[in-house]
Amino acid sequence: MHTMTAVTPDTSNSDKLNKKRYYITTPIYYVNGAPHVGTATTTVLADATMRYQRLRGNRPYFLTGTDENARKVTDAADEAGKPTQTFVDEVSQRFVETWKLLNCDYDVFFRTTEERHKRVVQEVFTRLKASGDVYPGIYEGWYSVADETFFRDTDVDEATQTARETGAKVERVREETYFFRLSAYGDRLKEHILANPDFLIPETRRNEVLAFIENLRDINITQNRSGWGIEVPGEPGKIIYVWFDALINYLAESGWPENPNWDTLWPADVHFMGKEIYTRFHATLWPAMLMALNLPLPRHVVGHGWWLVRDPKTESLVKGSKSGVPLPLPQQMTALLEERSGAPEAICVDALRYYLCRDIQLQSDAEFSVDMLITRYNSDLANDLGNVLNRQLRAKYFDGTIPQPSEHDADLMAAARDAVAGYEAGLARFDWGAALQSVWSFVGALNKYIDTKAPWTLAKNGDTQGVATVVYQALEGARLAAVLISPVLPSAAAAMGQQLGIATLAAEGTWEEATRWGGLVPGTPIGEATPLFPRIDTKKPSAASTNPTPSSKKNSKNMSTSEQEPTFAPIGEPGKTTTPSDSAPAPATPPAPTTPAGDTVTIDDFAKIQL
RNA sequence: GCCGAAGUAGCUCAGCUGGCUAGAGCAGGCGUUUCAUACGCGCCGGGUCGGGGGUUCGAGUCCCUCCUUCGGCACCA
Repeated sequence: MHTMTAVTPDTSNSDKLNKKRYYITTPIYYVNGAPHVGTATTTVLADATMRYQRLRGNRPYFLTGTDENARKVTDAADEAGKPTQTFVDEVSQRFVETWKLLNCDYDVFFRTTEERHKRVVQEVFTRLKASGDVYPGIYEGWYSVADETFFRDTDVDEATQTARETGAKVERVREETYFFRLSAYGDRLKEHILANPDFLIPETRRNEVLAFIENLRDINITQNRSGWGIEVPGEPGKIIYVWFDALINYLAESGWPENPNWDTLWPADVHFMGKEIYTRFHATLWPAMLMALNLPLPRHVVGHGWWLVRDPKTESLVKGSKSGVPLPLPQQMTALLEERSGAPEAICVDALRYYLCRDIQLQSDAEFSVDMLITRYNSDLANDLGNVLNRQLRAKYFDGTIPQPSEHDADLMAAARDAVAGYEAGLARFDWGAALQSVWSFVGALNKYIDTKAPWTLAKNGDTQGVATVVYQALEGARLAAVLISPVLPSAAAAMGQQLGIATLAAEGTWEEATRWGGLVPGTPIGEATPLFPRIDTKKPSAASTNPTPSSKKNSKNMSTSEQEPTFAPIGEPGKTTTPSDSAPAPATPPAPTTPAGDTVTIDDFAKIQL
């Protein structure tokens, strides 16, 4: 479905091609702290894309993991007073827990401290050394431990011995190291980029890379030390530079080179990442390394922008950081939604996933705020999506069984076709914002359809056939919406399916069938109809409008919701790693129970949903 | 400094290769419905499309110039 102008298309072996997995990756994340909503965005985008490919029958394979060989990891471990391996295990576990909470269904959690990874990295090094792409030389210059980076003279302020860009302390080093012949690949890379317009996404990043590769220089890829990290084969005093090591994980997962079937996984179909590691690493160094190895390049490299947050002091938008205004943790956001809405955790997780996918921008940065999260929750999820289903299922003229329509509504079907087309077009560019917009314009059409047809009036007039037709169309529309949102809101979609009396919303590989009008089977009894997304009352005073961080609320909040989630592992103590003290005064809000008494039944019901 | 992108309604943004009275969502106002989660639907925007020049029968849409903002320039989702 995408332009398949791969450099070395292996179309000869169709048998093998059929077995090729649709390979999706996130970066392997630095183990420098618990993942925040920015990191979560990358993983959720990848997870949603994986689920979409699964729906389409493309056998996805989803990799995420952690990058653990950096030298500063040992420093952080020392500071924490722990053995490095223990420290790394613990931090890595934070990622595992967060992805579990966020319902990210990866196939492998890759850790660069695994033996199999080290072997492949050394194999790559050995091969490139033999081919001359890796060669020994003398490096003299500045190195920053904090940044894991070598700097040029012009990048360093010699007076203070700090890197201009980062302000980090640098030290003068002169050593015999190995270089990678990056400079040799600029032209070929440029050719490939120009020949494959959708290789680098979005456009702005593509332009950046084209400018960047005009003047490539060879890079130093080893350090003279020993200990933590991957050794240069046969040279115990040298460690392979962490970025050179890390990127190889994507390939190592395939089992290359020993596994004869490595090409059922490689090349990757799409690498997702934030923009900061896009140009230098994923769009330049990594493709160059692959070219040097004579291996095919990934089909798509997709970068997204950053979340910016409002600095309460200056009122300006700043990028989240540990020192300044922190980006919230996903756990804080879902806890906040749980408390404000009374919805079960899985539904709040979906709501967060929705916000992240809906509002992140690929080509630029975007603002992250609790207000916008709540607006998305109320307007899009509660008022539009949740209500359009609920208003039919609970209608007095509806008897609880999918009715038999006498005809299908051509206009509504056309709107459905448009929605699917817009959705597919958006996702061909990995643009979830556009895809979701397309779904919501269809939800709008559904609401309008119901109002126009006014089945309640038909019911009063005794037109049972008319009622049956309208209700069927409305519910069928809700079914289609559920299918389309399922990659982003898997739990909510499953709940919608359950309410519609459907066992499985869409079997794998039946995309055409799942999106065809008329999927609901007349005569099927529906499940229990309860509001999916209980509305958040924004009139009630909130703890802090801009700064969320309800870490301390976790204790005081209604115990019922936190105890009914056997599906997820405990999320630890999210409040611990950040400093939510910035502006948030005590959450002087009325205690949790935001919903009328009757709703507890609802909540319990949702907790039973199998995810 | 160099390179790139962007400046369109209160907010977030669509507007592709120039062409009907400049659009959407959110927020706000008014009206209305009652099937529904005080939800839905309808109506309401005197916006100099950053400023100034130019090309054209016609320009957010192309060219020049100026201003502002943001990003990349080998650390960070």
